[in-house]
Amino acid sequence: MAYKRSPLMEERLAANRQRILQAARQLVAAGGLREAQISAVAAEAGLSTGAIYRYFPSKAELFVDVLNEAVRQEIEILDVILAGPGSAAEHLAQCVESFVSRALRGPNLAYAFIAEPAEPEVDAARIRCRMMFGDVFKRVLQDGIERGEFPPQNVDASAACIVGAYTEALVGPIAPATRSVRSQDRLIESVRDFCLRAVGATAVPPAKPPARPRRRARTA
Amino acid sequence: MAYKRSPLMEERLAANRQRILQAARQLVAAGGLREAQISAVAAEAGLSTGAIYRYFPSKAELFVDVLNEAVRQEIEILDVILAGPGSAAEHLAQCVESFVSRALRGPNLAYAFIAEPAEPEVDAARIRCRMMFGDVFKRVLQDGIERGEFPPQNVDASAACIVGAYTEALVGPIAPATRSVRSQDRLIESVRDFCLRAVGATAVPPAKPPARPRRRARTA
Amino acid sequence: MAYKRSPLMEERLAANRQRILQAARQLVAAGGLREAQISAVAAEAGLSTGAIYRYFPSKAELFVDVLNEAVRQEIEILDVILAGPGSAAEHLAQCVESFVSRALRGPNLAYAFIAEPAEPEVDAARIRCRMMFGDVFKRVLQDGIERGEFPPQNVDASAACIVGAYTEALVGPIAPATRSVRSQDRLIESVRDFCLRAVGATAVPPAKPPARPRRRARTA
Amino acid sequence: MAYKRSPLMEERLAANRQRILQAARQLVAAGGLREAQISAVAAEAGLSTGAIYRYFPSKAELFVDVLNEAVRQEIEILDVILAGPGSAAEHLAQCVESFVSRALRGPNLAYAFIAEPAEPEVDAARIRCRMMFGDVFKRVLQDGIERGEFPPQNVDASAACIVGAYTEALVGPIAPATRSVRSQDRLIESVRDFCLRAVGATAVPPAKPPARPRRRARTA
DNA sequence: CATGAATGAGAATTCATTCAT
DNA sequence: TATGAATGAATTCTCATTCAT
Repeated sequence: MAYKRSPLMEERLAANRQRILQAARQLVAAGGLREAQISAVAAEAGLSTGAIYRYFPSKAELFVDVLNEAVRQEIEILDVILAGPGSAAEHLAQCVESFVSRALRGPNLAYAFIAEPAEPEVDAARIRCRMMFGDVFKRVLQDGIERGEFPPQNVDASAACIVGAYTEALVGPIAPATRSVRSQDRLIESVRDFCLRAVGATAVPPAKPPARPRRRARTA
Repeated sequence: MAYKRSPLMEERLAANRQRILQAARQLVAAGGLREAQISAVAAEAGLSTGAIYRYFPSKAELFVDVLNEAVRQEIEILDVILAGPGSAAEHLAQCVESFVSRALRGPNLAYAFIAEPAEPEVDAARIRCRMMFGDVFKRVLQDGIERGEFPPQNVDASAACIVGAYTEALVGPIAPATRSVRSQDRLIESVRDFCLRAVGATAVPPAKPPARPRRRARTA
Repeated sequence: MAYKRSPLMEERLAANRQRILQAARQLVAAGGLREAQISAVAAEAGLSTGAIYRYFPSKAELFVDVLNEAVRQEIEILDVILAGPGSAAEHLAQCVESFVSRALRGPNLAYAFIAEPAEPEVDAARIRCRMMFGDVFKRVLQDGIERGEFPPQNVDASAACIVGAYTEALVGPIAPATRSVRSQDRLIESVRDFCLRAVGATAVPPAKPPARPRRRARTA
Repeated sequence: MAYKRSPLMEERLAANRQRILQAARQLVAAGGLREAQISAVAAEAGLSTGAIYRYFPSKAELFVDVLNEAVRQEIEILDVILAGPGSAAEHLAQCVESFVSRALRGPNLAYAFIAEPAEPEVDAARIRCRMMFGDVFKRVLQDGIERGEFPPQNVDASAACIVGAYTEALVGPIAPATRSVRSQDRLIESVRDFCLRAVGATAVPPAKPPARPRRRARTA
């Protein structure tokens, strides 16, 4: 009597959900949370407003999910870096570079989610996310201190500082204008070095030489 | 029908304007921009909503002024520090300490104005303000580099990083919980040292001689 | 600095409040709670929707007030009757007659408030109101029993039955069609006598002879 | 392409229809019409929302049918009583007792359908149903008057009063709280006697000798 | 000039009904 | 035929701004 939900439909639903998340993300990136009303998200996703509520119980929860999704991806990448070879300083450098170069590609989104407030629920989620970023750096720092690469220090504070430093410098509103890829690269280097010095890295690792041309398409 | 504006009235108007700015500031500090509706500001200032519009043409402009006012005071203090005696490193340390200890006294205001978005106009003003903060640190850095205290570096980037680092660590949402004055002091020190290391200060200036009568932390 | 609210304005506000209550009452009378949206009430009252919220915090509270107001008036009248001279049976008869003749003048309102459900808050208020009606009759019954006019009985049950009986018969949907004043009078008498017999009144008081022409204007 | 409708299918369709009616009834009983959205009914019936519309053209018509069905059953039972042996007073007493004891088992349904409004169509149906109840009592009254058991009276009015009295007292919101079966029994007796006195029954029939196999109250 | 009541354009959310699969 | 995802009109409530007094 009860039809099994067909794999086709399953796919459509998942696709719709992604479309909604994507639409919300784009709108936030374009104009901040302020511009991302449910009706706008729906229009952007090619659905009706009512449909949104089939996928997300409220506006707040939708944006919490958008945020979590974005951060999850970011954290995953950082985790891969930490799991890879290299000294703590190299890990730190790579993390900063990675995060920042991604942020520069879609600046407003990163900023909006790092700095923009909204419903209390979204705000709470944002705090959790920033903590997650902080935790990644805390691990790098602890690792570096154990290895003797970094001097002893308050790792909580340093981790927060690192997150603050690079978000402010690179995606925050006072980020020095960086029109060319070239100047972006230099900015990234400067920030990376700032962070390395800040944690007391004894030897700053050389900039990865073949850093730039690697941009691979998102959809394999 | 046409009143000549007496000096007495002039004074009253100025006083009202200050009361409004002060009320707006308090409300933001207490609950963020979200809680600072015009009617609430008016009530707090002991005026009517209509009166607000006699002093400020719109909500946005009011909060732009609130922000500018707050930042102006802050910048003044930093300017005094820079004009005073001491090495660049000492200046830097004092600036960070000063800003942060003030921020810790009224956390939400500092955070709201550093990170909270609003109308585009307010946002623009916030960016200008952060730039002003950045400029102060830029001057310290340039000074330090000229004096040979700091190594050459991208002063724009470093200045932004410093602002980002301490705001994130001290007034941002991931600021490690600091219940006691003691732990706040230690946090400030950690951040200050982070910044000093980051700019390559060769000799970290000694911690300000024991300012407070050693109240022991609860957790040994 | 703070203007005193002028008596004129005070009056206007009170008038507006009454207009809103009146508008809500009319709409309910005309089409039930279903038809009484805030926007319709506002239009009927000659105000904007926003204005309603200056007088009532929510739709539910507005209708609770409408209900309470209507019931308060009714109860007041019943209280006057009880305080007046006469036997318990006469009191009972007068109460039923009074309530019913009023209800017949604005039928739907009475019914809507007796029988129509709405937000839980309004529902709760309605229950309280029905209890208030029941309490009036309970007092009559207790009085009559003490005086030996009525036989001992479950006064709670009887009071509820009386309220139910006359509301059903006179303002409920199965109220026998009563087009003429004449047939209305007969209906009232029938119901009154039903109630009197039901409580065991030994002598049914004679129908008040000069009952009809008495309709006095509400505003003295 | 065109299926011949097999008897088996026919049966299934009828079963589904009953399931829907039953589900709707349960939901109304549990939470009033307010809680009985089409989707909830569908879920309760184990069907899809769309399926509902294959059996009922609209929500209103569904609930009209639910109501009619419920009332039809009730009326049938009353008809059986009237066809049985006994005086008019005994018939009246049994009718009240029967209706009420059933209503007490599923209180909200009875109340919802007696007093709760909805779409105009449902409302119209409810009025018709109440009239049907009224008609049953009218017959009892006429019978009693003919037999000389009851005094002459306005049977329309009395019938309406009876329905109103017992619904209000027993399933209405001001029904005195009746936790135990014992107190329920006493309430039923009180209401029954009220009705008998009200129609002028000369001799109140003795309480039906212990009719029910004394299911003991849960709370001793 | 001060007041604060009034405005009204939104914004979020609900749910009966439809229709492609 | 059954499904349940999608629709979108309808409704409540908010708040910056205006303007009669």
